Amino acid sequence: MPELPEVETVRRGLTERALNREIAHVQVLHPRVIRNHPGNSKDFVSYLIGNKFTTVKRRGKFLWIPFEDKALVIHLGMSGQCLMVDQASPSGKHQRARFRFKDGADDLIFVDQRTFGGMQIVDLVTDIHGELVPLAVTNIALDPLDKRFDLTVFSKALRARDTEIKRALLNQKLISGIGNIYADEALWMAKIHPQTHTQDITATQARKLLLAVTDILTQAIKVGGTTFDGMYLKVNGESGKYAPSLEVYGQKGQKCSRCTNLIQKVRFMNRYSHLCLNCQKAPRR
DNA sequence: GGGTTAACCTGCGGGC
DNA sequence: TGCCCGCAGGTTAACC
Repeated sequence: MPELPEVETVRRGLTERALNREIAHVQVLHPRVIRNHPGNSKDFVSYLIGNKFTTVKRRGKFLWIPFEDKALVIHLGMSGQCLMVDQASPSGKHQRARFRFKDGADDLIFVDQRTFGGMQIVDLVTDIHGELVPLAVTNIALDPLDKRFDLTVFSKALRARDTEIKRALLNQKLISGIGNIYADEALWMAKIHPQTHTQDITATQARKLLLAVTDILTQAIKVGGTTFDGMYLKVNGESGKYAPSLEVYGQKGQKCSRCTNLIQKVRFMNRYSHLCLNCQKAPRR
């Protein structure tokens, strides 16, 4: 599923393949893809035509392409893909939008099987960090790979919460970019049980956890992210190669590489957590 | 205001 | 064979 490393890989792919190309034509092939766009389909298309992608930015799992006063915001949801394809390629079943460029080279398509992803054109505003960002991005926290991310601030905010650590890690208003896969991996690496109360997390543990998060996200970006069930592909259609490095996610019944205990899969927040109950001791309360 | 839950959505696999 | 159900999970509205 697209989390920070996958979105960053897409950002790099778009930067490589779609920059400085004038948009000639846009097709919205499914209304849900622009459900968060403040206007209608006609308005969405007409704003884009004639514009160019001059840069592609990212915060957490959000991508955006800034124009003069507004930005095209892209969120991949659970199964969204941005792919560069030949102009002659047919419109597949899950294709939701298609961008054609004036240079007549390849098209950019947005494919999304589960339709949780989407695009919108929104105003650019100055956020609390003094950066010009789309309105849709102002309510999420900095991601851990952002140079401005502050461990002390994060640690304090974490301990001020009254919740469990995995819930906090998945809360994009506290730290952005982390989803179920990398939350499980980071908690395993830091030897923290996902249900540990945030107020019981020591400053040392918070530091260890953030180091784990940063390390895992960085390693995953190096190999193009995680393709787990075909729901995510790079812009050129290739798979990400981080899946063989996963220690707990999707490893139920396998031996923990640290202690050889069997990896468990337990119900958590209407989804599942993957962990080693020997390395990650259950909290007392 | 903060925390939690359910709904949105589609394809696939398993059980009957 | 065909139907039904559970599962995957990011975001957000609704609820407590």
